[in-house]
Amino acid sequence: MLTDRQLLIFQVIVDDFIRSAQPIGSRSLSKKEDISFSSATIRNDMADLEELGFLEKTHTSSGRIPSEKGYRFYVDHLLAPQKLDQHDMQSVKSIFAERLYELEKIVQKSAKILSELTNYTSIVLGPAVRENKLKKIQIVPLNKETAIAIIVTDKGHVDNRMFHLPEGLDASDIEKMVNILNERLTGVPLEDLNDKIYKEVATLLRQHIRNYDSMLHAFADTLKIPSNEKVFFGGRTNILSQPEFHDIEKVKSLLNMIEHEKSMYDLIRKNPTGIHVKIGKENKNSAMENCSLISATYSVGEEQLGTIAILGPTRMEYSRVISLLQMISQDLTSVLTKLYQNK
Amino acid sequence: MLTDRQLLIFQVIVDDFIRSAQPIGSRSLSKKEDISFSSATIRNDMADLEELGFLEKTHTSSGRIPSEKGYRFYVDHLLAPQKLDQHDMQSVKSIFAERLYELEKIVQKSAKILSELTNYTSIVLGPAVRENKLKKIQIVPLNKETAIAIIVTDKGHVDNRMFHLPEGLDASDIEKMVNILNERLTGVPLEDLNDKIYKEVATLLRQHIRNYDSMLHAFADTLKIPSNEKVFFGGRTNILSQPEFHDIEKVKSLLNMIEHEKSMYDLIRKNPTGIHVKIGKENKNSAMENCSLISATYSVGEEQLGTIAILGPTRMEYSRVISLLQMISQDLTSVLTKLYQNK
DNA sequence: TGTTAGCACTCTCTTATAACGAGTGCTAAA
DNA sequence: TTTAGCACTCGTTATAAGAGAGTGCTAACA
Repeated sequence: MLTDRQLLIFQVIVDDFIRSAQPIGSRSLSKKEDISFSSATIRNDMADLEELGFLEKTHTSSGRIPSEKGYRFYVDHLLAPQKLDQHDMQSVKSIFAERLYELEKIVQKSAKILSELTNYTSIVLGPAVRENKLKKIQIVPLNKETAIAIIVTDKGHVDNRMFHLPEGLDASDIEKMVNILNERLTGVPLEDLNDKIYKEVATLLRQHIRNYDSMLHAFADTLKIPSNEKVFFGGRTNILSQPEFHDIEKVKSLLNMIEHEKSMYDLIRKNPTGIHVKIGKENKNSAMENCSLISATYSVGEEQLGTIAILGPTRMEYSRVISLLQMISQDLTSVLTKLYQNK
Repeated sequence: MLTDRQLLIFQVIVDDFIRSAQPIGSRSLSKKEDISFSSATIRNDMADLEELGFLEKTHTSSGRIPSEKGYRFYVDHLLAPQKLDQHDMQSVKSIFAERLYELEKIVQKSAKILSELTNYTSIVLGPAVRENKLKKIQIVPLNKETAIAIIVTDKGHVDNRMFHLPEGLDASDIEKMVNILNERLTGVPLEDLNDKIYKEVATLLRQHIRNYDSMLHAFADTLKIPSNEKVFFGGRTNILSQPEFHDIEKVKSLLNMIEHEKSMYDLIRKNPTGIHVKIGKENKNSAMENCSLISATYSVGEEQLGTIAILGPTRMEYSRVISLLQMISQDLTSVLTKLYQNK
C-alpha cells in the first residue's frame, strides 16, 4: 500500500514531531540527512499520507503532524524494538539493588524511577489483594468496645480493620474465635472470606462462643469492605512540562482525573497480560483525549499480580517507554516470583 | 495610629480583593455602599496606607492590593470571628455522621470535606505514630525466609514490616520471642522500641532462643525504619482554579512541592497547639511565596495528635477558613478523645 | 511516469500604533 | 479637612502591516 519512500517520510515526521512537538513541513523535511528528495516530492507523499488518515494539518497552510491513526500505525508497524541506553538500564536495575522485601516498596520505587526516566506520569497498581489467600487472621482488642482484625495474606500483604466488639465478650472468646477462623479459613482467597464465614464457619462458632451472632456480624461486616487496592503514582505533575499542556484549562481535567485514584485504577486494572498501548481517544475518557497510556502487567509465576503504566501526551516516546516497561515488568516478575513463589 | 476611616477603607479593600482578585481603585471604592466619602479623600487615605506598608500597587497607576504586611494586620486585628453558615456547618458535621472507627478514615474524610468547602488544598497529618504506645506485637512467618512483624498501638494504628528470617529457626522459637516481646514491650512508645529491645530484652532473648543474635538484628532493624507518618491531601489541584495561578510556570513548583509529601509534612509538623496563619514569605519556602497556610492541631485529651491545614493563595478567605478549621479541629478532638481516651 | 522547480496563495505570529479606560498625584477651591 | 478638577501613567484591546513557513497546483524535465 505505502511505498518505501512514504514509509520513510512518515517515520521521520513522527520521530521529529515526538521530539519537537512542532508541525513539520516539506521544506524542513527535505533538509534532513536521511532524506534526499525534493520538497515537492515530499509534498505529494504527504498529501497521500494525509488522505490515508495518517497525517493531519493544524491549519490549511501548516506543516503536518501525525494523527491518532498515524500513531497507531507507527506503534503497530514501524516500531523497531529499541535497545535501552546504558543510563536507562542502570536506573531500572537500581530499583532492585536494595534488598526490598515489601512488595509495596518495590512497586513504589518502580513508579518513582519510571516517572523520573520518562518525565511522564507513572501509575503502578499494587497487587490485586482480593485474590490473595489468607495466611493468618489475628484479632487485637483495643479497649472494651473496639478491636482490630489483622489479615495477613500469602503474598505478604497486611490488611487491618477496626470493628465494634459486642458487650460481654471475654478474651477467651476472642481467642477461640481466632483459632477457629485460622483453622477453617487459611488458604481461602480474600474475596471469598465473607461467604465462607457464613456458610462454613458460622455453625462451628455458634457452638463455642457466647454472643456469637453480633460478634460474627460485626466482624464479617468489616471484611466486606473491599480492601482498596493501592495505586502508586510517580511524577503526577510531569505532564505540566509538556508543551501541549501549557494551557491550564486543558490540564485541569487531566490532573483532576489523576488525583481521583479510583478512576485511574479502573482505567488500568482490566488489562490482560502483556503490553498495551492506548492512544488518544482509544482511552474512553474525554480528559485523556490528548494522552496515550502504555501499560504492562507483572506477575508471580503464572499469576498476574498488577499493572504498571505510563501516561503521557499522544506525542509520546513510544519506543523508549515500551522498552522501559517491558524491562521493568520482566524484572519485577522475576524478582517477585523468586520472593513469593516458594511457599 | 490609623483613623477609623482608614481602617474601614482598608478592610473594604481587603475584603473586595479577596473576592475579586482585582486591584481596587479609589473611584470604584467610593461607589460602595458602606462608603460615603469622595474618591479624592479615599486616594489620600490609600496613599497613607501604602506608606505604612499595608497596601501595594501592581504598577504606578493601578489600584491597590493588600501587601503581606497588610494581610498580617488584617488577620491579627480586623478579623471578626465569623459564624459559619448553615451549609458549612452541616458539611463539617457530616464528617462524623458515619460511624468511623478508624482514625485514618476520619482524618481522610476531613481533608476531603475541607478541600471541597474551601476550594483550596487541604493537608491533614495523621497522628504521630512514633509517640503511640505498643499494644501488641505479632510475627507471622510467610515462608522459610521471610516473616512479617505486625505492630499494633494503643491508638489503633497498625504497622507492618517484612524481615528476613535467619535459618534454622522453628515456630516455637518465634512464638517464644513474640511472648517475650509482648511481655516486656507493651506500653513502650514506638520511638523507644529499638533502644529498649537492645537494653532490656536482649539478654532475656538470649537465654531462650537459638540463633538469637541474627534474629534480633533482623527484627530490630526493621523497627528502626520510622513508620512514615501519613499525610492526606484533599483538592491537590484546586489551586489551579485560582486566577493568580493561571500561569503554568508559577504553579509547577507549587504542585511539585505538594506532591512531595515529605516536605509538606515538615512544613506543618512542628506547630504548637492552636491555630496558626502563615502568610506568603512567612513560609520559608520560595514555592509558597504567593500562598498562605492556615493550620490547626487536633488532640486526644491533652495529647496533641496531628495537624490539619489549608493551603491557598495569600488572597485567602481567612475568616471563613479559620472558622472552619477551628470547628473541625474541635470536633476531631472531641470525637477522637471519646474513642481513644478510655483505655 | 515519476520527480522537481516555480509561483501564487494561506495562515500564524510578531511588531508597531493608536485609542480607551481605570487609576494616580497634585493643586486649588469649598 | 474634604472635595473637584486636571494632567499624566500604564495596561489592555483593536487594527494593520510584514515576515516566515507552509501548501497546492502547473509545467518542465529525465
